[in-house]
Amino acid sequence: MEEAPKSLNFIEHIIEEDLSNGFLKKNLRFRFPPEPNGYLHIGHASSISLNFGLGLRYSAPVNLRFDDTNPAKEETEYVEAIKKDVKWLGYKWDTERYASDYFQQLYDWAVQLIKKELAYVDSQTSEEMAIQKGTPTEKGTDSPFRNQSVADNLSLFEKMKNGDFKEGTHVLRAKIDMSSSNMLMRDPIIYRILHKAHHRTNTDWCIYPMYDWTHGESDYIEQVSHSFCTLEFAMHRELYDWFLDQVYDETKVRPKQREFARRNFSHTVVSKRKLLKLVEEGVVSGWDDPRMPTISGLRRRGYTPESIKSFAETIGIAKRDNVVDVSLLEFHIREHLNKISPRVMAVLDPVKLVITNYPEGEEEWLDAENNPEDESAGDRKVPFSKELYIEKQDFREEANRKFFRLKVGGEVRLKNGYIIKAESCTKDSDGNITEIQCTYDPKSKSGSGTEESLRKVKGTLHWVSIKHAIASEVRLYDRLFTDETPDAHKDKDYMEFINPESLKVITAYVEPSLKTALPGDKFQFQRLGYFNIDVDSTSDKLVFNRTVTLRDNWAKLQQKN
RNA sequence: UGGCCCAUGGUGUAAUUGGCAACACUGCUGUUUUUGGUACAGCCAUUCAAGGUUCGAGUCCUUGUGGGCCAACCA
Repeated sequence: MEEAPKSLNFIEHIIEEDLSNGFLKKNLRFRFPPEPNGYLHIGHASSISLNFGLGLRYSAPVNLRFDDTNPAKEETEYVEAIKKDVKWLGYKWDTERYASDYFQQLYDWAVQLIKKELAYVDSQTSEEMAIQKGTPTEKGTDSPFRNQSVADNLSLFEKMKNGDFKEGTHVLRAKIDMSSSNMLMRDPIIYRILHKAHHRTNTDWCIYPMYDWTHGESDYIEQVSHSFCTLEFAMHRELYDWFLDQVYDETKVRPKQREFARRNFSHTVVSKRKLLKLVEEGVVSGWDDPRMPTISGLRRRGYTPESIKSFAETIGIAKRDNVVDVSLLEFHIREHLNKISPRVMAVLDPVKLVITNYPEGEEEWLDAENNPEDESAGDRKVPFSKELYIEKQDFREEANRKFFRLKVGGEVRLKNGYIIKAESCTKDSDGNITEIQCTYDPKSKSGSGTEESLRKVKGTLHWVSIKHAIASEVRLYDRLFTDETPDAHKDKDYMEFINPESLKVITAYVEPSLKTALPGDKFQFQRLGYFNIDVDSTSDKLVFNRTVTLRDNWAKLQQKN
């Protein structure tokens, strides 16, 4: 067997090129740098899988670094949630770091910058500074504080640090170039005053470093070789390099920032700000609501780490704008769940079916295969009796021959059971079918090997025995937004596209083998879809989440007509 | 009106770096099937446009066109 050479994405090409230009493989180091201001979402899964995947590919360490420079938004709850999600995905970080670990070093370097006349304290209002900053097409003008003496700058910065000033009264800025075509180079702010307690450093600091000053220097401190971020940071690269130049020591690894396009997904939003709004306004029950595109939401919905990782690998990494269709994610979860989930029978929308020639009071336990895709999954027993539930949709009083299900005068096999024939049905005053009367062929029992049992009938239905079934809560989810790109409309807010039917709660009847199922357990409800037990489930009341439906050619056919 | 980035099927990515446009998803046709599932087979593009370099261009150059990003004491 020849090994097909795996194609590389542009990031991997960059690394391969660095390696062939003499960069030492042992110096490779990556990082995943979330800000703990929200939960990780499916878009982060790409970044996680990129960075940790690179670590695996090159046997290089990957740090988990929290970018915690803004105490106003960041919380320990998010740190814990992020760690849990990364672990759940199956990745191991080399060391757990925090940008806040470097506050002292960052401060010392800032003092150096002032001494080298590369930074100054600006005491104007943010409005004044905004005006001086110019616009993308007009150059900025110098701040009146730009040439303040080193001594004054030093003393003011010291006072900022000591908490002598109110928020917003002073900032430390880098002295670069107010006429640069890159707005970020127009004397960017390095430090601002914030009298807020930080989740790790508490009230030790009254000044906090800005992202640009922090990120590259943190990469440098950790000796990260390649620092990957999303495209909107491309313009920051010039500043990243400028800051690095001020502290760089030739004997060390110089981190390199490169940018890739963030992944967008159809029928949802992936912006922590927008997701937070859904949580705060109660549109969903929390960050882990199964409709949320967060890792924790997907986990609760029934997605597996394997499916998320194979999905991330399939969609890849590139630089162009994109909207990944959710059907691709759904393919990966179906693919995995098809292999691992036990099949069970459950009826979501029941109608009573009576087998008139089946002995009253009799019951038998039939053999049922747990998973046709996995022989080692074994068998189980399911109870059969005279009165059953089947899906309303599986019966029609009359239908054409395209309808492979039950109709009066027609035959169908009950999965793992007998071939039955519908004789009649009864209806209520509104014409709704309330009961179906059938006869069964006692010799047609599945697996019995009789001639009758080998007969081919076109349809096979799932069912549950009414007497044995467990009434359970089932939560049916649909996409959270009705629009393919809810946040891409200039004239409409994404909140206007919320799908009012994204959650439907019903009572369903499941086979008794499910009695002992535990939260997180995954099943295929035959002919319906994949479901998993929700954390709300108790021993008294089972609660299932529908992860995803099975592919359904019949439904497609129906839609066309 | 300045700067930076991007452009390959309906969608997302490839193309041994200049050598027959490939993979997956979706959709559509069939086959198999005690899940209208799964599995299997087949179908769906002259790579944004126009020039140029070259024996040869998705790939290099030029000019357009279209899209994204940049004026938070956010990251």
